[in-house]
Amino acid sequence: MEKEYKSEEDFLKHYDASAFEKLSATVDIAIFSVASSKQENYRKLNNKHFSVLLVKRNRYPFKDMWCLPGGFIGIDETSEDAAKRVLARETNLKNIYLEQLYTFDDVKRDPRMRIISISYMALVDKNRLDDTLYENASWFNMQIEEEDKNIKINLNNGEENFDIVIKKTLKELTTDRYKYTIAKNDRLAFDHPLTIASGITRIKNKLEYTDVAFNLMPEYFTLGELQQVYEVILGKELLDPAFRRIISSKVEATDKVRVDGGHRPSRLFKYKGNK
Amino acid sequence: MEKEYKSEEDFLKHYDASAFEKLSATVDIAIFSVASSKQENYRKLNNKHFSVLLVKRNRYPFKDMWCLPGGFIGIDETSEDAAKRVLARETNLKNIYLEQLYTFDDVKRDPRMRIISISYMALVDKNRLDDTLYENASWFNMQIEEEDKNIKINLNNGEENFDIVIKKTLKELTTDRYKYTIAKNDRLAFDHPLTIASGITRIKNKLEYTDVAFNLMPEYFTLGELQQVYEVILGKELLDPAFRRIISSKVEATDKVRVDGGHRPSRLFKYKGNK
DNA sequence: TGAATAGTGTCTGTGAGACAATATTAT
DNA sequence: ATAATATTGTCTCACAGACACTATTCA
Repeated sequence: MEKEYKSEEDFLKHYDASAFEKLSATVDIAIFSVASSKQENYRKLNNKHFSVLLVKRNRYPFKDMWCLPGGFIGIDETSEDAAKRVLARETNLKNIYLEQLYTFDDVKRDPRMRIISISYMALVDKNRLDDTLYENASWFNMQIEEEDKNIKINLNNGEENFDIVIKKTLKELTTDRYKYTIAKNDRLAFDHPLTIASGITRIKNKLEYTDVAFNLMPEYFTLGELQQVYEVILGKELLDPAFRRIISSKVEATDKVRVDGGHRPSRLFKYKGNK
Repeated sequence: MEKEYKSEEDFLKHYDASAFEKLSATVDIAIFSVASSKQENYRKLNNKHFSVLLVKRNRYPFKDMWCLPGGFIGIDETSEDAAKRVLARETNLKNIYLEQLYTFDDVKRDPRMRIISISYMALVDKNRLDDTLYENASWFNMQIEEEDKNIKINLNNGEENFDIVIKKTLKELTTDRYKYTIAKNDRLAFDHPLTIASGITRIKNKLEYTDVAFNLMPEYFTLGELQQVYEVILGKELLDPAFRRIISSKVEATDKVRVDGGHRPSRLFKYKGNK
C-alpha cells in the first residue's frame, strides 16, 4: 500500500533510496586521431592512418589485454564530466571534440558485476599532443575493411598487430540499423570492439554531412592533407575536383604556403565554419 | 597497494563490488504514432497528427504531472529488455520499432537520488492498438514549431493543452550538434521535454534517409496517407511528384483500392523494402 | 457540375562523377 | 627532364524543385 504524502518535500524526506538494486556505470571513450608516417619516396606525401588510443590493462579483469580509456562515473558527476576527466588524464588537453555514442549494457558485459558503459567518441589533432602518453597508453593505426556484413579492423601500434571482426545483422527492413556482435577478438577487453565499431560508423556518417573532420586538423593545413583525412576514414579515394568543390565553402585560403618535396607547393587553408 | 591475484577467477572471487558508489538507471520511452481526426468536409482527407504517449503520474515525485512511460532497469535485464517490458505494458504489442536515443544523466535530474535515464524512441501503428490504454496513459497530439534556436511543441490530448519550449545552443562550429535546455515547461516531469525533443529530431532526420516511416503505417495504405505522415512529422508540405518519385522504389502497388469521399479513389500500396 | 484527391508528364537548374589539362617543385 | 602533388576547367548525367495537366469520385 502506498503511503500518502502531503507534498513533494514530504515525500522526498521519507524516500527509501534502497528500494531498487543499483548498478555501476562507466564511461569508455574511443579517442580517434590521424597519424602520419613518413614515406620512403621524397616526392610523396606522408602516409596517413586513422588511429585510436588504447590502454594496456595491468589489472584484472582482462589483465594484459587492451581497452579503451575509461573509468567509473562518480555519483556526483555526469558521464560527460567523467569523459572529460579521462580525456584530460590521457591527453592533457581540454576543448576536445566529444560526443556520446551509445550505452552498452549487456548483463554479462563485465565479469565483476553489472556495469553499464556510456560510450563516447573523441577527436583530437595529434599535433596538439606531446609525445608522452599516459601510462600504458598507445596509439593503434586502424585498417578498416567492410565487406558484406563484416567489419574487419586491423590494429597495429608498431609492436603489436591484431585483427578484430564485428558482424553486422540487420535489425529491421526499414532502416540501416544493425546489431553488432563480436565475431573475432582476443586482444581487446570487454565489449570494446563494439564501441570502436560504433565510433567508426558514427564518424564515417558525420564526415558526409558535417565538418567534424576539422577537429582532427591543425589550424593550418593543405587541402591535400584534408582530403587524405577524409580518405583514410572513409576508406576510399576521392576525386580531387569534387572534394575541393564541397570543401571550398568551408575553408579560407591563407597567404601561407607549404613547400614539401619534389612537387608544387601547396597553399595553406584554415577552417572558416560552414557558410 | 594492489593485491596480487593468480588469475582472473582468483581476482573475481575476491572482488569487492562495493568499492564504487552505485546508481540507479531507468528507461524512458518516447512512443510516437500518427493519429487521424475526421474532417468536417466530406471531400477532404482525415487530418493527421504526430502524437506521443504520456502517462499522468499519480505518485511523487512530480505527482500529477505528465511523463513518458518508463521504469527502473532491473539488475538482470538490459535497458532494451526493460524498454520492451514497458512497451508491452503500455501497448500490449510486441515487435515494435525501438531505438536507443541518448542517455540523460544530469546529477540533479531526479530529486530522489542519482538516477540516469537511458532513453528510447518507439514507433507504433495506431491501427494495431486497441483503444484501451494502460492506466493514466493518454495520446497527445504534437504541433511542432522550430523557429530560430527554439523548438516549441504544443501538446494536446483533447482535454489538456500546453506548450513546452526547448532552446538549442550550438555545441561547436563543426557539426549540427546542439545542447538542449528546457526554456519552458510546467507540465512534464523530469527532463522529459529533452527526451521528446531528441526523439523528434531523430525521427525527422531518419525520415530523410531511411524507411522508418513505414513503422507508423498499416499494412495497406495510400500514397496520400503516407505523404501526410511525412508532412506532419517534417512539419512542411511536400510536392506530390517528388514524393512519389522517391517513395516509388520502396512500395508495391496492390490491386486494392480505397474509395474515400468526393474524389478519385486511391490505390492501396504496401511496403516492399528498400531495393 | 464542382471541389476535392489521385496520378503523370515535363522543363529547368544544380550538383556530383569523370576526366583532361596546366602549374610548380626538388632531385 | 621527371615524377610527384596542386589546382582549375568542363562535359555529362541524374535528380530534385516546380508547375501543368489529366483522371475520377460524390453530393
